Amino acid sequence: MADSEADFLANYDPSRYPPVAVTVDVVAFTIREGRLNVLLVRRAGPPMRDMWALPGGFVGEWEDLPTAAARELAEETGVANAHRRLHLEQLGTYGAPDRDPRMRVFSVAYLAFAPHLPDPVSGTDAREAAWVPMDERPETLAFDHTTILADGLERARSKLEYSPLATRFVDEEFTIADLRAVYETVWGEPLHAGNFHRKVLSVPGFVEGTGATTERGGARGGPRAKLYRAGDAQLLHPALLMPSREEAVR
Amino acid sequence: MADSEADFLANYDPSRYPPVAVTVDVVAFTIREGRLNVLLVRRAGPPMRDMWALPGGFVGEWEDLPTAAARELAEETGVANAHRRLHLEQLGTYGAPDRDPRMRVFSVAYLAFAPHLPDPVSGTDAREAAWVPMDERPETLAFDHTTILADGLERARSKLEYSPLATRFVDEEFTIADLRAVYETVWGEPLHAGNFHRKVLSVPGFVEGTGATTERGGARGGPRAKLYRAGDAQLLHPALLMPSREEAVR
DNA sequence: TTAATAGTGTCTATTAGACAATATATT
DNA sequence: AATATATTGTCTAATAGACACTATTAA
Repeated sequence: MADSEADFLANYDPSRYPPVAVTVDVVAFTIREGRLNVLLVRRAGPPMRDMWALPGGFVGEWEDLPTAAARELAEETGVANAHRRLHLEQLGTYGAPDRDPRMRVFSVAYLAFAPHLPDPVSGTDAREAAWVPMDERPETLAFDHTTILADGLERARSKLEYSPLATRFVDEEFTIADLRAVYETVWGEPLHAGNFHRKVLSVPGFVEGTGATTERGGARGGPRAKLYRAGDAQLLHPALLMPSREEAVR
Repeated sequence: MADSEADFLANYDPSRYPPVAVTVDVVAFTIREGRLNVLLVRRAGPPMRDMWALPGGFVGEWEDLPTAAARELAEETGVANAHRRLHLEQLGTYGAPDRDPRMRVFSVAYLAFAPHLPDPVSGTDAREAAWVPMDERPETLAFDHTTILADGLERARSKLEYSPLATRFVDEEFTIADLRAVYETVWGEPLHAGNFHRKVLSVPGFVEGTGATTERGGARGGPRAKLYRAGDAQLLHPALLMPSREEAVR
């Protein structure tokens, strides 16, 4: 039994299968100056040279998928793999037979969030990379990256509802107003400050107070705000629902 | 420009990349005799001969991912690709470097639901296939399928909360009690009949009445029940939350 | 006749959201 | 002094969930 399995593996010839490749592509969001930004790269070589695309590349031979995604992100932004506050989750896999003209390529897309990600550095392949505000992004990206980005945005928007993800977009210590700015930026609509405040504090484990306050009040007046850090909740219950969800139900 | 892109493609040699393969594996759930069942196959050949596994296989050269998943399911169950009430969604991709001893294999897992799926037929490769009640499933499956199945179950459980997925587990016309049985089966806990009834009817677009009733009352008494069919909602709002969610938040 | 079930009524606690009020900062 | 902001208070409508009740049907 064990022998036959060993024999099988010794005689196994992978090359008789049609060649396919697997890449990871990363939808990386950060917030800069009150706007949601996505990391894009301009392709340096064919195919689709000079088009904007999501950062990504082939998965290394001995590399795990999340490791590959973190590496691709690090190559563009210099963010260390182990960046403490980086959130990385799998978004989905895109494998339409004609999505890449070179060969059959399956792309495993990842979604990344972090506060204050640094300005992009030139990648190893010297391609241009930039943080692009979502409302100024090119209408179409290379390959099917337009779809992937749209899916990533939708995932981010709904993840804010039931997960404490928003705390990944702010500093380690933050005010309720900081957190509200994240929701308003990603959801694209204003929230009622008072109700939001009370709601956040009412969700168990979402945030915990530090006892400290900001050094100064708001830029244009107002008292100092209490500082909080992320709590231990993995799921927000009850959830913070998008105001526009109601109509988007069908 | 166009020329250089054409040149590039003509000279592109896929074989210089290390060989990888992409498979689809399907977590197919159905409800039989009040129990949640999953479709498993017993592996006919190496590696891991005779172990139970999720149905799946290599993605065809010109095949889309959802098409491949539907085909794999059809090969085991005879369910036509276009089965009207089959729900199929991508669950995630599993690509740990050592998950398959033969070579680097990435598996794109799909989640499938349908009512009354037929008894498995022998697949083309003559392997044994069976519907297995979830509480009698083998402790470990081949490869990383134990993990994939666990992820699929978790996805199914939470999808019932905010999507009208439960209507895919019942006949086209169903009673509120039929629907409640789905929730109780997948969530594994009893629900209050009266409150569930009112709740379902209060969610816009979840179900719509047909005007008809069942021919007979319940097996052990009770009035005839009104019949409903699935409504047009894509999202349940407000959601039906699992009773045990509250504690599972951290 | 007994028991099970469908469907509805009622009550309470919780929550969402509109709106207001107060105190504390900034310019 | 004028204005912006953080935080808390109040009120109303909607909702979840516990419990009870009625009508209908099978055995």
